[in-house]
Amino acid sequence: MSEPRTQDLSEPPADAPKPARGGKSSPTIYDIAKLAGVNPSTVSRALSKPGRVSAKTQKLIEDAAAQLEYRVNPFARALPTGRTNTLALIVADITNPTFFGIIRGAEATATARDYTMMLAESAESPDTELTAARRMLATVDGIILASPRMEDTRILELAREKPVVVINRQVEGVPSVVPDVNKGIGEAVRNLAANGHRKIAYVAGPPQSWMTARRWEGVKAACEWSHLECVQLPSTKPTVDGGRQVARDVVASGATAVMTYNDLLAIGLMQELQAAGMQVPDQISIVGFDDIFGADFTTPALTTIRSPMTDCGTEAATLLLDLLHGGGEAVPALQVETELVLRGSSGRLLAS
Amino acid sequence: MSEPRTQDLSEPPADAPKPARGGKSSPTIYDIAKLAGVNPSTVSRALSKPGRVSAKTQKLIEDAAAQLEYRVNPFARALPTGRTNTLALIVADITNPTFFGIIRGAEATATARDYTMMLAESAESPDTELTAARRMLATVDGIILASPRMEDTRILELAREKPVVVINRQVEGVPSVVPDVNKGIGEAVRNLAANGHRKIAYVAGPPQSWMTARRWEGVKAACEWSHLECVQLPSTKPTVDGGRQVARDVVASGATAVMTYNDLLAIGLMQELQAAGMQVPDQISIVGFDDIFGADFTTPALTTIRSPMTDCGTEAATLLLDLLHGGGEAVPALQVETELVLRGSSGRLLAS
DNA sequence: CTTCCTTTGTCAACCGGTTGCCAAAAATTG
DNA sequence: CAATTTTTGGCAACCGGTTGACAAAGGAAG
Repeated sequence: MSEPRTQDLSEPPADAPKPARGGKSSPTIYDIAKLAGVNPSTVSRALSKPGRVSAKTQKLIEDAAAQLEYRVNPFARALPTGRTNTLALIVADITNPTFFGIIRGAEATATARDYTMMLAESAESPDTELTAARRMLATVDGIILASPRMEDTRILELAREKPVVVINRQVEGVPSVVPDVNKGIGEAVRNLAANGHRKIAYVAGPPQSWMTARRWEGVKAACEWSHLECVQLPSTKPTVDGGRQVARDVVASGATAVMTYNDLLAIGLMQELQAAGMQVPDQISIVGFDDIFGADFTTPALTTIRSPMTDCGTEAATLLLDLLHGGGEAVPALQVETELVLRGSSGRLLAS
Repeated sequence: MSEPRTQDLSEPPADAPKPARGGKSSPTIYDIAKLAGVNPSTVSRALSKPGRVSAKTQKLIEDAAAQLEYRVNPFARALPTGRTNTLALIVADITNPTFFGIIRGAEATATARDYTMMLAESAESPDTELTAARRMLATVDGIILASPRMEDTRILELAREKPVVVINRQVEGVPSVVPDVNKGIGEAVRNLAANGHRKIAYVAGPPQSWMTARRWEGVKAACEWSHLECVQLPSTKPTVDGGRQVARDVVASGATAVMTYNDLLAIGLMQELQAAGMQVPDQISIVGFDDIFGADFTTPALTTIRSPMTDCGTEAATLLLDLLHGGGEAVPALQVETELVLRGSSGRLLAS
């Protein structure tokens, strides 16, 4: 009785006729109660409601729990309470480096506060996204949507069932974390103006991306302020390949500097322009967006406007967790700062 | 009674005094049973045990379920059965592109077979890894460990509780999926030999990585076969930065071609060598490993040995799901093929 | 030493499915 | 048409926690 440890390792297969579970079935609060000589409900309180039981009983129960290597059964807990200590994060594209920081930031925050994070991706499809969200809805306490592609209405539907925080988008009535693009864009445009550029092209992202509109607005405003001409060019898709395809339009536009919706577009664009014999940045300057992993692999390394994605992930998770614990009620819209990361792909325009 | 739909939408908030749940509480099998005029257990059978109830009753129940927009409560199901329809994937580093393919492949497979995937990362720490694994153990049906850093013993402990599949490593008695490096390495070494190289350096990865040893063995064997000299160089860490740091040793080694444990090392190495004024590939050829995202961003683009990581993820998930459904018992060790991806960073050695 | 107020532990119901056992109903067979 | 086998549906116990209501025990105040 006092030393059941080594025996336990061999007994269960013998005395439990149908273990059913993968291995040996784990101890329950009933086992602890028996060992500590108290009622199961007291055990439950000792382990989840701090201060509800006397210090003496508390210790008794904790020791028993430790001895049995007890771990709560999350399902048994979730069933009556609905609490799962799990968060869902849905990103538009797992392979898009933009999201790495978000994933990491959110994961770290969740783990630090004793939550587990479930990750799903929508592969850029609004339908897949909604399906994934619906599927996870039942098993998590809250959801973070990073750059969601679904309609506002759908997001609001989800938000009615469980707390939702969106990143890179703003939806009326839903808490959000969004990079404030203006600072970074302002720095970039001023820099380009100072380097002699007079016309800037902005290569847009997918129309359903909320962020591409914000960035274009930012570019337009900054250009007006600096008395620069600017023009928006559509892209087929926000990838390296999409960047290659838009190169022809960029040249045709007559702009000497390009800002793109994201770094992937910028990298593809640069590859294509260089392949066509153009010098970057001597003939054309390129500025990307996001400062993704790999942005400095290129030659020249990519100048880009960094959005602190890790912070976005951290902030979003914090926001969500605070909401779950009855914190801030005010449907906040957090902003994080962007900044220009000056590398080799932008610079002084040389007369050609 | 026959048209409770529109009423139901407004009633619950009214007649349920304590919704407790985030929104309105969802319908249960009891609601379905009432609506269909059968016993709850019959509903349960109709929805999970195909063929156990008559076609007529089945339809009755399915219609009622559809009408109520019923969705099973995963916790209620998991509690008695232990089944969760959830898989855990633990990777060493979320930001390391090597794992993107694994994540995506595993996620897609899981989703296709109606499982949800939970993702965790260990940040390269054996302890964090074990903690994460233990935490998820209770809530998932099985675990995929991608490039695990923990000891064999620990992996075996986990495997005793729930089915485990490892990627990029082999552990006695645990099913695994591992790229067969020899084909790709053979192609690479033959190509280097044909281009006039006589001495090859291999930049190793972290000592606790099972894979770095396999790759070195492969390089050594292929070099012997092609009568090339080869030497192994340690690195501080398997990142771009680690690659930069090892550049000096590479030059000192006198090798004219370098193969690295992974692409990140190769990219860092190339950056540093180019910064020091060396021509790639004219003076030194560089071959990476994995063909990660961004491997073609560099100038010249990186020659590398591609491991089909997406396949690894797919295979691992398939293996695990088959195990869970009582499939293959034989503790398989799957191999996936590697291949040389010839780009610009390797080529003919020019006399200097 | 009462009386009253806290603190602490127990009882029992409940969360929402699953499943073994049994009996009623239906189908098959003689 | 009765006897037997197979289907099919119902009953009730159970999974492992949580929690409201309540009573016993302990402490403070008078």
